[in-house]
Amino acid sequence: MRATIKDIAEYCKISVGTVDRALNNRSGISEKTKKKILEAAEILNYHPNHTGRSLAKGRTMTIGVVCFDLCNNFFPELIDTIEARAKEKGFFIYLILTHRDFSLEEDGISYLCERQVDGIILFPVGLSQTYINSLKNLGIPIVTIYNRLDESFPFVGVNDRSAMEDAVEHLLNKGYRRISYLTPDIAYQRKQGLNTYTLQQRLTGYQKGMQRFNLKAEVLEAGSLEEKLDYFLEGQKFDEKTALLCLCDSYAVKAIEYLRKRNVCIPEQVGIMGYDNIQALEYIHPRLATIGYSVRQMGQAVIDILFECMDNPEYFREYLLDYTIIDGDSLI
Amino acid sequence: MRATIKDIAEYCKISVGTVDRALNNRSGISEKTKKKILEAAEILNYHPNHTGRSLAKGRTMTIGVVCFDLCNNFFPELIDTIEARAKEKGFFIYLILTHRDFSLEEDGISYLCERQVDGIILFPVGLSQTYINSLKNLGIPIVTIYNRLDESFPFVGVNDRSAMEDAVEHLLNKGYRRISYLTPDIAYQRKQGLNTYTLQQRLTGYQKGMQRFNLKAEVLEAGSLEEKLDYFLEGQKFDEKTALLCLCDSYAVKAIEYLRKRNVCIPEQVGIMGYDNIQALEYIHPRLATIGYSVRQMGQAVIDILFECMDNPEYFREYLLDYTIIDGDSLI
DNA sequence: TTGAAAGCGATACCAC
DNA sequence: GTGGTATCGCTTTCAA
Repeated sequence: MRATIKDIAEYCKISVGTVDRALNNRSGISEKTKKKILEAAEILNYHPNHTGRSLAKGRTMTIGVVCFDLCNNFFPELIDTIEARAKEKGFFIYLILTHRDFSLEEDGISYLCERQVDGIILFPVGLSQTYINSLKNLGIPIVTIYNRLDESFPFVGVNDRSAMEDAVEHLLNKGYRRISYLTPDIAYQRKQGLNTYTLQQRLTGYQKGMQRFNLKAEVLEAGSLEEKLDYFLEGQKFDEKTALLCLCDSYAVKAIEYLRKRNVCIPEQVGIMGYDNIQALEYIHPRLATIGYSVRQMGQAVIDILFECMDNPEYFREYLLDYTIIDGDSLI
Repeated sequence: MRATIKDIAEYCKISVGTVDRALNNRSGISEKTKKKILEAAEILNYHPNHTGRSLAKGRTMTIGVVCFDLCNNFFPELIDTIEARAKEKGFFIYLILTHRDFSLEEDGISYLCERQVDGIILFPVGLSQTYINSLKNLGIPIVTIYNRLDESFPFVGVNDRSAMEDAVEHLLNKGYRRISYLTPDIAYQRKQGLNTYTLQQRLTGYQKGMQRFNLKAEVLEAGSLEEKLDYFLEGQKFDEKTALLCLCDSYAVKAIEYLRKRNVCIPEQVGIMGYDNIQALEYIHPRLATIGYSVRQMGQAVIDILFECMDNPEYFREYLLDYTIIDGDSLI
C-alpha cells in the first residue's frame, strides 16, 4: 500500500492538517515540524493521491482532447503541441478519437464530463442545435478547432476562405485558366448530419476566387475519388492550362497517385495544389504546391484560449491563423 | 451544480445505498424503487462522478500511454488501436509524449502513478537498473513496447533480428553484394543513457545476415545522416550492385532525398530498403522496399497483455510479431 | 429490501 | 502553529 498523509501524520504523531500544510507549502507551520514531515514523507515514500485531491478540490487538472484521428493531416503535430503545453501547466491529456463518428463524439464528451475534466478541446463532428445546447449545459469550457460550432464556443482555425481565394489567384498568376476543385461530397456529409464547416469554408473560398476572376467553377464533389477524377479527365484535351485545387494535401496526394495511374503527367498536363503543408510532403515528389500555416501556433492558441476560458468562463475568442502560399513542382 | 446520488436520495426520500443499488444494477432492490430512482436520475440529469467512484473503488479505469511522439513511424496507428480497444473496455487514455527525453519519461511515469492509473504502456527511453527497480516498485502493471527493459516486464515488439537477417537475404537474392546499413549512432545513444534495444536488435540482425553469407558488413553509424551518406558514396564506383539497408522507413526516405540531391539514381545505382512499412510510403516514389508487420495486431497485443496483467500481476509474456518482406521499386 | 455508517485521500475551515 | 473535523461523491458492509 502506498503511504497517505494519514500515515505521515501517525508516523510524526501530528495531525493531517499540519501534514497538508507542510506538503503543500502552506503558511502557518514552523520550519522545524515542516522539515520533520518532509523527511517522513521521504522515508515513507509518500506520493500524493491525485484522485483524493481532485475530489476535494473539484478540479482534475485534466483536459480532454477529442480529435478525429492521428493518421491524417496536421493532427499529430497539433496534439504534440497541446500535450507539451498542457504538461507545462500541470495538466494531463485524455485522448479520444472519434473517426468522424458522431456517436463516438457524443459518448466521448459524456464520459469526459463524468470524469470532471477541467476543459475540452473539440474537433466537432456534430452540429445540430440540440447537440450544441447539450454542450453548453455541460458547464465545461470547450474550445472548438477545425470545425466551428457557433458563437458560444471559442474557435481556432485557419482563414480558409481567404486562403483558397488566394490559391485561385496564385494559379491564375501561373497561367492556369481551367481550375477544378476536388472535395469530399459536402452535401452528402451534411445530410449525414456531419459538421462540414471547414469543407464549406474552403469551397466558398474557391468559388469566390473563381467568381472574382470570371472563371467557371468546376467542383468535383460526387462519387469516389476515382470517379471524380475520371469525370475531371473526361473530354480533357489539355488544350488550356489545367489545374486541380484540392481540399487538403492528403487528398491531393491521392489524386496524384491516381492521375499517375491514368498516365497523366504532373505538372505538364495537370497542375496540382493542396492545402495544409503536411510533413510527409517533404518526401513526396513532385513537391506539392500547397497552403501552409503554423501548426505549432495553432496548438498554442487552442490551449491558451482554453486556459483563459477555464479562468474566465465568459472569455470568447475566434482565432484565425494566417497562412502562406507555398509554390511547388506540382505546378508549372 | 451537478446532481449527486445524495440529491437523488433526498428527492426520492430514500438512502444513498439504495440509490447506488439501482444505478449500478446491484441486487437486492425491488423493481419498483429501482424504477423510481432511475426516473429521478433522469429528471435530475444525474451523471456519475468518476472521481468519487475512483476514490472509493481504488481503480481509475485509466491507462497511461508513454510514447516518444506522434510524428514518426507507426505510432499514430498504434495509439489509434490502443485507444479504440481501451475505450471498448471502458478505459481512458492519458497520453504522454517523451520525445525520447528520459527526464520527461521519468516525470510522466511519476505523475501517472500519482494519478493512480491502472496500467501503463511504455516505450522506454531509460534502461538503468535503478530505473527498472523504481518501475517495479510502483506496483502498477507496465507493458513495454518497442524497447525492451528486462524479463520483469511484458514486452511487445517485432522479431527485428530475424527480419533484418531476412532482409539481407532478400537483397542478396536480388544480386546485391555490397550492402551497407544505415542507423543512428547506437554507441553514442547508449552513452547518453538511452535505451537502444530495437536499434541494437536490428543492427545485430543485419550483422548476422552478412556474416551468414560471408559478406563484409558496413555500418554507417557515426555523424549526421549526410555525413554517413557521404562516407557511403565515397570512392563508390557502382561497379558492384550496391544497396543501403536502413533502420526504418523514415530514415530510408530521408536517405533517398539526400542521395537524389547528390545525383545518385535509385534504384539504378543504389538500392534502398527500409523497415516499418509506414503509411506515407503509399505516396512516396520510388515505392520503398521494406519490412511490414501489422500495427493493428501490435496494438491489440499490447493492450490485451496489459489487461491480463491488470487481472493477474504475475502474468508475463513476450510477444514478437511476425513480419513480411515487401519488395518495391527502390530495389532492382 | 432498505438504511446507516465507515471508508477512500486530500483539502479547508474553525477553534484553541 | 497546530489539531480536529466536515467535506468532496461514491462504494461497501453490516444491521435492521
